[in-house]
Amino acid sequence: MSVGHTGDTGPCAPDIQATMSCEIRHLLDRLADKWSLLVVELLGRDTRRFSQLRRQIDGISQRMLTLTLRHLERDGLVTRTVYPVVPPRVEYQLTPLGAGLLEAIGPLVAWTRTNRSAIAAAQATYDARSDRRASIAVGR
Amino acid sequence: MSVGHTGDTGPCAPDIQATMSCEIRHLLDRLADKWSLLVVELLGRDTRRFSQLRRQIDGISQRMLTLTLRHLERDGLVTRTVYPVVPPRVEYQLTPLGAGLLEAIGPLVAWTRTNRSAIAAAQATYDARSDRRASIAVGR
DNA sequence: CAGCATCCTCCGCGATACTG
DNA sequence: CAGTATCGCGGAGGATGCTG
Repeated sequence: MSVGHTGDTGPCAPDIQATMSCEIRHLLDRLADKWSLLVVELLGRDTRRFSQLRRQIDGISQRMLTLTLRHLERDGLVTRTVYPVVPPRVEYQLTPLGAGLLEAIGPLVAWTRTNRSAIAAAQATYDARSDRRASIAVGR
Repeated sequence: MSVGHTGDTGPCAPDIQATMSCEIRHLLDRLADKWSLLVVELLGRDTRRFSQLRRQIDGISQRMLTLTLRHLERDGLVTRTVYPVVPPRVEYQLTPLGAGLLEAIGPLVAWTRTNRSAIAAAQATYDARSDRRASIAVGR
């Protein structure tokens, strides 16, 4: 019955201090799952069929692809078009709303790209320190 | 021992088609959890102590705040400064890297803000359709 | 082909108790 | 104050099997 998706943070309080946190919560409700962004990005290139998406998103199960698409459709980010042919053909495409989201993500992806090595370096440093402390803790 | 965090997607394949997906995976590794963004946003305003963060982030447990901060520290987004006083005083602050991330998130937050009503409307429409179909399925 | 239903597993995370 | 250690549950999500 329905998809059973209740994960909707309520409306944001008018409290100015809390507003930003609330926006972020809404944001996360939408795209903090494993697959939504991947789907949006692929559909941003062009319209795709169910099985195309399934093949192009490495590791996604059929179940999760369905759920993700339903979620995106419900949020108005994606449209689902069923062609009454046999075998069935269903195409998904980004709405203008979805396209806007994709644009808004651009800077974030760019940031990730340009800073990945810096992050990796930071991790290496941190882990080296941890290992050292662990070794000491063990008495060596 | 250590934090035990293994969730690091490996380096991205040089395959041009797969690159974008890979970037997104890295992105999600970093901030697709419940709390990281909230912490980053608060630290973006200014330096804060552990218990300040705990109080200002509604619903976070002590354990999760610790884990989140360790994660952010490891990624080089946050610095942790311990003042050798009693009672202990530990301050967290955003690094330039973290500040860059916060900036990159700006457009996304803006998008959420301006489109929340559109999304809510889409959800209402979708749910209305679903309910109707559910009613029919029950035979009414 | 494009799903929905069911079962089952794993682990994220909250609750609680203890420490420097 | 700012943590660490341990236990336990709930739900996200993978595997599998059936349908129009």
